Amino acid sequence: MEDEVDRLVAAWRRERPDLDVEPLEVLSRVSRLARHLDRARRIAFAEHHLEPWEFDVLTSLRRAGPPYQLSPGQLLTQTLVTSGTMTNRIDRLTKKNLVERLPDPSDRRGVLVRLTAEGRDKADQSLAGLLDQERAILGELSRRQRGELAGLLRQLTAPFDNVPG
Amino acid sequence: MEDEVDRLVAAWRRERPDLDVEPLEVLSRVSRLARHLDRARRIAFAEHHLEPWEFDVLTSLRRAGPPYQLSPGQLLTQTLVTSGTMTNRIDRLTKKNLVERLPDPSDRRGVLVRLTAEGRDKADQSLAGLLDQERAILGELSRRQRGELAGLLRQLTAPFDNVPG
DNA sequence: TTCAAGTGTCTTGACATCAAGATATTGCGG
DNA sequence: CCGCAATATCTTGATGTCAAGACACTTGAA
Repeated sequence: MEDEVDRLVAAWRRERPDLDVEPLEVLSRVSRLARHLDRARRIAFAEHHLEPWEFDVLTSLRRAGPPYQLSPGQLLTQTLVTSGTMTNRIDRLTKKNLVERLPDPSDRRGVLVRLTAEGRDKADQSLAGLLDQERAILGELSRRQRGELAGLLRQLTAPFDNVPG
Repeated sequence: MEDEVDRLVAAWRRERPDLDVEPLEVLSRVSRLARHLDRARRIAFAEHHLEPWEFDVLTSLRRAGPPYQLSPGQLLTQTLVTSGTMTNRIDRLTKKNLVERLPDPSDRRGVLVRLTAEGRDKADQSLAGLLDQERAILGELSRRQRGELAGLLRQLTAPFDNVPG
């Protein structure tokens, strides 16, 4: 089955036959698939009155385990947003009583963000829904193919995840 | 080499051993890699004083071939944004003299967006830069692995690209 | 002990995006 | 040929994001 990237690559080969556009076969697909996934997640979460960004923060805290707290800095590396964005997210989640801010006892510059009971419930409910949706999308692939895909993607993400920046 | 998704999956298996989180091995990596790519593209394009969204629109028109024009609707399916966003993008690119709007001769509701000479130059220059960057990122993989990865991703994107929505 | 560099978080201001609906035009069924 | 649903684009208003820098605290070297 052909996809939009096949058409895009064919167009470039016609218009710019001097360039090697093979990298687009992988990386344009990654970017486009991520946009499709965002849309699908937005629709799925709407049933729980949850935005994708709320899900990202709540589940980061949830999987940290009891007492369900992380510093804003730890949340940054998990969610890949900037510090200003995270401050804003924590403010809004605090207003909705899904998280609370506590002073960090070991560093007076710092803060800890802790999940409330209500926030924990939301995280648990929405995670199950997300996994169902993702399983449906991955139905296209065999178990073996999913494993191969995960391994190839890991090789690309690891360099980003294992440097300071 | 371990990545952030390995840690994320391990955390879920500890906290929610009742759930099958295997789908995250693929789809969380896709989402996170796309965010890393966005950041890297933003930095690379800054040298050309170009934003990623400008690149997306200009190159869509460039690869359409002479006379380098598409309808806003065609640009929507290529860039995966909403119609309001595209109107705004075209407005801003018009102010910068990179595109121009023309009435569609065959449908009076419609408009055609055409690349200016300056816009075409920008598209050509920045595409070469992007491909260099992407080749560096893909250096992790052999040619054979890149082909496998592209094929697996196509199976996931094709259903999204071949339905009306 | 002191101070300079580093770190962690928040503030600010500009801007890009989305959802929903308004407006204009087309083209099909009757 | 008429009327109405479908189509194509734009407008509006709310909101989320980013980059840059401010501020407070910590750390390490002399």
